[in-house]
Amino acid sequence: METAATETGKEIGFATALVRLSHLVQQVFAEVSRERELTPQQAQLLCMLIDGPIGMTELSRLLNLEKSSLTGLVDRVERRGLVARARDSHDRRACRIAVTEQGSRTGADAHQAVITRLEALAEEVPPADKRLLADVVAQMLAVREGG
Amino acid sequence: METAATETGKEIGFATALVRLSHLVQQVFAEVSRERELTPQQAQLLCMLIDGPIGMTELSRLLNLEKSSLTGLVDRVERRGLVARARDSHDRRACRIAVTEQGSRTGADAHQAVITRLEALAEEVPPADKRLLADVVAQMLAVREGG
DNA sequence: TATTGTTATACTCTATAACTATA
DNA sequence: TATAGTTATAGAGTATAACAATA
Repeated sequence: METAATETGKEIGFATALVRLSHLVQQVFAEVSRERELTPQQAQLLCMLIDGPIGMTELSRLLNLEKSSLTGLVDRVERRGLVARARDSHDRRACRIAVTEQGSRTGADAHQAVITRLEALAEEVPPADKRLLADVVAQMLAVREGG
Repeated sequence: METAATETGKEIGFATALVRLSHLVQQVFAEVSRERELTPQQAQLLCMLIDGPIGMTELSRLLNLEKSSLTGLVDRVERRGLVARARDSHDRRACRIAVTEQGSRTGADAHQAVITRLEALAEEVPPADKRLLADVVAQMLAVREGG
């Protein structure tokens, strides 16, 4: 079995490490969201829209959510003035969700805070190890998408 | 900036890799839970109890949940016969949540399925890299707990 | 007084099924 | 017919505040 020993004597397997890491990231994300009076789902939505507007169907795929669930989520974030539905110029059934100016600020700010805190937790990790880890992640994501 | 290049030309930073990895783990966990007709939260609760009974206060700390939220979660899982509240022999205010036999089977099964699928996604990753990643995670968790 | 856990309340999140409008 | 998105409904998850029982 693959294990990792720490100075505290704990040993954890590879998959267990991934699960723990996931919890850690979720906690950081929850903290950052809460400080901005957002739910984690709302913050995730904003972060997802930073690079440009996205339609509901594509968003539901990216967030792994049913479209009907997304409707409500977008409703609540729209009600707070952080995103807006815009008509799609080529398909009158469709709409594109875009961040407002305030939503853009909040989303970028939250995104940066998450990055900063995660980097802080890895302050002592050598850059080469970080690069390797990012490579491993990219590889796993490729497997998921390809397979 | 720390970046990682994949064969598809995508480059992602270290912190971004952690966030993506977290999503991946969450998706795997959601799939495994759903196949067992559990919510991710319910499955997580079961997994948490595999190694023995835990009290509500400690559980709420481990799950990062308010105690009042945990009450409902435990209620629903108890109603399905997967866990049971037992009196604490030394403190009559407290109770300890324990898995039932069925809950134990379901929890262990779900846990194993998550491990198996994550390992499958990392099939091509060299063992040495996996160990390194587990070490890095252990180190980050230590920072979080220590700081 | 402090701690353990629950209740009451109000939202948010989520899925399923049925629907409208457009392609 | 198929697709984009919404509505209706029901249940699950969550936090805050107030509470009961015990330490």
